[in-house]
Amino acid sequence: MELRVSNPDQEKLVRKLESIAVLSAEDREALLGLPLSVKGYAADQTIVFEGERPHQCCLVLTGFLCRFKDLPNGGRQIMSFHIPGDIPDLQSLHLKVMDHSLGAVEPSKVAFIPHRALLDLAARHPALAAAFWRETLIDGAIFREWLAGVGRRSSYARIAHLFCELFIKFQAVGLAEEDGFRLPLTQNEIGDALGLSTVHVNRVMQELRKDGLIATRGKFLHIEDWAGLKQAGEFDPAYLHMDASEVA
Amino acid sequence: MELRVSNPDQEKLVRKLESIAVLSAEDREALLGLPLSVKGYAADQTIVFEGERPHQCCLVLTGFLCRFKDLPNGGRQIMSFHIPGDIPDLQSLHLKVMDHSLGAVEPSKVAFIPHRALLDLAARHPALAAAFWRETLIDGAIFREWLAGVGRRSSYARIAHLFCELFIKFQAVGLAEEDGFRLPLTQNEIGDALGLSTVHVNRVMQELRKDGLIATRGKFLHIEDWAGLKQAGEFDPAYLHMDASEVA
DNA sequence: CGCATCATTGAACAAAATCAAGCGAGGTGG
DNA sequence: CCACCTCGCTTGATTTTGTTCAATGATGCG
Repeated sequence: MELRVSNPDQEKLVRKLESIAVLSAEDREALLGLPLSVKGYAADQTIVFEGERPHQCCLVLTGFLCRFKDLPNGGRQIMSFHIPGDIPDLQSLHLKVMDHSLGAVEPSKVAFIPHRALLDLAARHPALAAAFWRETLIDGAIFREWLAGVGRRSSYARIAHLFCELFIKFQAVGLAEEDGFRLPLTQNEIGDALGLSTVHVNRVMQELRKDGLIATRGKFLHIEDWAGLKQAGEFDPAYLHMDASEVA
Repeated sequence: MELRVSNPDQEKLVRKLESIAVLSAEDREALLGLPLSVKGYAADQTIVFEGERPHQCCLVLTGFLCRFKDLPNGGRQIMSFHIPGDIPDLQSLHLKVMDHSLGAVEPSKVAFIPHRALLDLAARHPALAAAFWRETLIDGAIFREWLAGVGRRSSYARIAHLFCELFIKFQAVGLAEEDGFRLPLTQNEIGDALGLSTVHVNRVMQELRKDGLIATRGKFLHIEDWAGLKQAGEFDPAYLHMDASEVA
């Protein structure tokens, strides 16, 4: 949490919010004026702990984060994944105590923005306030979709669905190839996100490969049959609310 | 959707928001000026359908609502329950297309508030804007908790947890007795909320009874051992963020 | 090279779904 | 008032899905 960064990092935030809402030139300007302090994290390092009362929000610059809860019975539930441009703990602006933790899945760079600065900004720029709110609402929409998946979808559909979602999200920020993307997750982490055991994730992924829907080369996930994968995952991207103009 | 109601209904909203945030006299005044149009619904009737683009929000006056998704495979996932004072579709203010449906679990009375009126109010009263935002964030926190439950808790713990949550929420609006509350859910609906089959819900509830944690008399759920039930459900109410002063 | 992490495999086990009937209380119409 | 019907609860038997345990490969990295 040291140096004061400027251009390329803030722009990530601008691009993200523009993918979600319509911003004016002044809005953009104001965003670029936000004070960021950058910090790096190693894989598996926890950034914000459940129970804490943060005074700042995290903007993901590079890497891959997740939100999770550790449960009394020893299990762990991953509730969301976050890619560059996301602000995973925006909710801490109005929910003072963290009800979950935030951690790095792979080595990541994160920029911290003081709550004060964000609240100021929101007060001065209603469009940005709305965009932030909307961001947290989309968050909620994704939780709902995950809940439906974990509650009512087969493990096969669940895993297919997750791959569809990640593909779309990586595409949106230009981090996907034409035919796939780098999947920075272990099978164990996939299980923790979908409520499955590692062993079962392994077996279902083998099925997905056998069925010609995906292929893996190291950490790279090839989508071999996009239509088939979407169908297998019952995937309809509506819940991502990615159309910024939808707001109108 | 006819008559223009005044006092007792608006006050429900005031009370709810005050349980979540600190309001000034002007804020309260403004809330009481909101235009409401009231409508009744029968049990199992859907109020807002997935895919719709509502221009109003629902304020629950009496009864019990739930949000749910019907899945392609025939299943259904209930994502949340809502009691008098709640605004279950507040997210529609900024997410124009419903990604789920809203329905009445039992006969219910609902007041509709035009989006325009709410957005106006929020623009004029920053504290109310914050309170609304916070309301949707708590919503999200509950989704996360449910996700953890469905993903990683035993069916026994899940059911116990749900009963704990409902007890607390009913208590908060004065709809609970000292030793329990009227549970307006069928075992089938409990299953749809927790990702379990009706049969299994039935068997686990028998266990909860056998273990002396609960008892049922008709629709009334007696809490026989509150400490035990909380422990069985791994229930920690922190995720409900019910302390309005927490915001400070 | 050697260790650590992750992927994979097989076998045994457990949890929960499914299928298929009964049962019982509350409400309705004759 | 009572037969009847419906909806929700309960039960038992069976099957499916997924977990757990315990190794064994594979891969990458210092």
